[in-house]
Amino acid sequence: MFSIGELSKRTKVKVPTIRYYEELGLLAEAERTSGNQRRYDNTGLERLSFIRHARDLGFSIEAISSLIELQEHPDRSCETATDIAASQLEEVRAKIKRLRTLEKELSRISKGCDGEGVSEDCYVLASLADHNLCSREH
Amino acid sequence: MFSIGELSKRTKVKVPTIRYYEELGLLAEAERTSGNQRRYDNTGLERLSFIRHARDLGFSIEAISSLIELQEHPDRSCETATDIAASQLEEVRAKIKRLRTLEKELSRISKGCDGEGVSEDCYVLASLADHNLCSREH
DNA sequence: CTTGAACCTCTAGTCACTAGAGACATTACA
DNA sequence: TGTAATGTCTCTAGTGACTAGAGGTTCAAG
Repeated sequence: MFSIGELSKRTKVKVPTIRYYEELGLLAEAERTSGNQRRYDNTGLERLSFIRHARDLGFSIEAISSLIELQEHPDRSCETATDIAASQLEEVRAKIKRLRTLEKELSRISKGCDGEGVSEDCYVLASLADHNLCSREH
Repeated sequence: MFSIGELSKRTKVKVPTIRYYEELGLLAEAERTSGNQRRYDNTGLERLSFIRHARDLGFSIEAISSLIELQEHPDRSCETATDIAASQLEEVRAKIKRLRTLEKELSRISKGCDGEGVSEDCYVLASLADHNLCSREH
C-alpha cells in the first residue's frame, strides 16, 4: 500500500490529476488511512498506468471511460475497443494531414523576411492578412 | 457599414467569438448604431480576417496580439513577426513528429483484434495497459 | 515529541471559445 | 403604420483536462 505521492511518482501523473480522475470516476475511490489519506495498491497503479498511457496516445477521458467499462465487462466483445482505437487513429491521421499543410505555409511565410530585398511591408503580416497569398487552401 | 452577423458570414467567425475578440482587445471597439448595435467597415473586416487566418494556422491569441501590435507600429522591425512565425513552425513540426509516433502505435494496436487467433483478452486493452508492448517510447 | 514534508478539501483560474436567458433593435411585409 | 420574425444586446455559466493556491490536518524521521 502506498500514498498518492508515491503513485504519482511511479506513474508520472501529478497528484491533483490523480484526485481529479478519482472525482471523474475513472479511478475507483481509494482506501483511506485512519487519518483520511488515500492508499493504493497494484490494482490502482495498473489502472492509472492504463489511463496515463491512453491519455498520452490522445484518447479523450470519455473514450477512456468507455474502455474501462469494457475492461470491467470482459464478457462483451472487444469490437468497441477496436472501434475506439480505430477512430482515435483516424483523428490522429487527420491532424497530421492538417498540420502538414500548416507546416508548408508557415515555412513559406517565415522565410519571407529573410535579409534580402523584401519590400518594406512585413511578409509575415501580409501573408496572414491576405489569404490569397496562400499557395493552397487550409 | 454592416452588422456583426454580416461580418460573421463574411469571415466565418461566429458572432459570439467576434464579441469575445473585441473584449480581449484583439478587435477595436466597433462603432454603434443609435440602438447600440455594432457596425463594421472594411478595416474591421480585414482585421478579423487576419485574426481568423492566424488562428487557423494555430497561432495563440497571445501571439496574434503581438503580431497586431507590430502591425500598429510599422516603424519596428518585422524580426519579431518572423520569430513568432518561426516558433509557430517549430511547434507544428514537433506536433507532427509526436503524432507520427502515435499513429504507428495506434495502427499497431487497432489491427490487434482482427478476426484471427487473438487470445481471448482484447489486444487493444492489453496494449494500453502495458506500455512494454509498445514498440518504442512515446 | 517536534518538525517539516506530504496530504486533505475547496475554490478559482487556464485557453479559446460556446450556450443560453431575457431584453431590446431592426427589417420585411401586409 | 402595425406586427411578426429575425437579429442583436449584455450577462452568466459551461466546456475539457487539468493546474494553482489557501488553509488546515496527518504522517514519518530524528
